[in-house]
Amino acid sequence: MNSKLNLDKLDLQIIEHMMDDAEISYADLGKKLFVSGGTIHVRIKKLQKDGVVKGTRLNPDLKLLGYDVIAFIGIYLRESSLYDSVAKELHKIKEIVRLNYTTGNYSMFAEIVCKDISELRDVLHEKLQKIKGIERTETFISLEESFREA
Amino acid sequence: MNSKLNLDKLDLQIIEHMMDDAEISYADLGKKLFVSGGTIHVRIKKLQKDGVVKGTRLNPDLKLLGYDVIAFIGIYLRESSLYDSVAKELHKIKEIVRLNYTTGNYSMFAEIVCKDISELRDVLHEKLQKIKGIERTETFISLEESFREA
DNA sequence: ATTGAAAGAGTCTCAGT
DNA sequence: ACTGAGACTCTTTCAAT
Repeated sequence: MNSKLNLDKLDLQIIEHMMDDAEISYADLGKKLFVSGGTIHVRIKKLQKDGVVKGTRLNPDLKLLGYDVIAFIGIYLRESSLYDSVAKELHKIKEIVRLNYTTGNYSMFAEIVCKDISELRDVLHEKLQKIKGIERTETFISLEESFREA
Repeated sequence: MNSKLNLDKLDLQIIEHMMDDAEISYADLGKKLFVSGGTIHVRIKKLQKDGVVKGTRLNPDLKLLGYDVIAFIGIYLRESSLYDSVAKELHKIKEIVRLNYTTGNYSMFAEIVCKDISELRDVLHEKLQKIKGIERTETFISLEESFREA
């Protein structure tokens, strides 16, 4: 079941391959999948038009860039109705790269990327704790990223 | 401080831009940044050689693909020395797309992407709970992804 | 280091199947 | 729908600065 989209095996193979490496040429990808480069091209155009493919992104090594600290933050809200306004405030903090509204202990779940621990502490103290509606946070600092595929 | 790398403003501008959109041509990116396409090319080659740029990835709309369920899993280990062997087992589960070794409550922190809730439950029950060394898990299902930049 | 131009490679279009 | 080939655009190299 692919929602309302009719994606066949070839579409999915193209997506799967290019999720890892979007630099491969259509001709080469065609060879791997036993179709012509032209067909790959047509399929990718269709996937873009349908919105399944939203573009390609550079995959940088954040550690080498000096962004050593990844942390996850579980956030407790005073009331869950505050979600939208808090989300808006969190979006303004550039170190926060991701935010999900979740079931379970926490009301929301954020990911933050900082240059170092002192910057992390600054963001938590100076910016995050001052947002109205946030009751409490729990921080999980990543000591090592074992793997990442998405 | 950019580790041992000497990245100047232009390098960082290129990375910043291409993190959002890796499809732009060198000529066009050069125009935006007021240098020639050739210079963009040279810089990107250097960034690749240095390992700062690890390639490009397709950015698919997982929801449209029928992968509606994102969840985060906090994992308690029986002993933290089991990290490596458990990480290896978790890597074999294709639904688990990310794994971090963290400070705080949990020993490790995983992200999982599934087609639906029943698949999520299957993975948790049939695969995850059977891994030796995992004592307990806590799951946070994402009801909404507010934003994502990394 | 950056530029601009030429050579090489890839994308895109389309007529034919 | 898929193919293959031609037109077009982009990447890559390089001599000059």
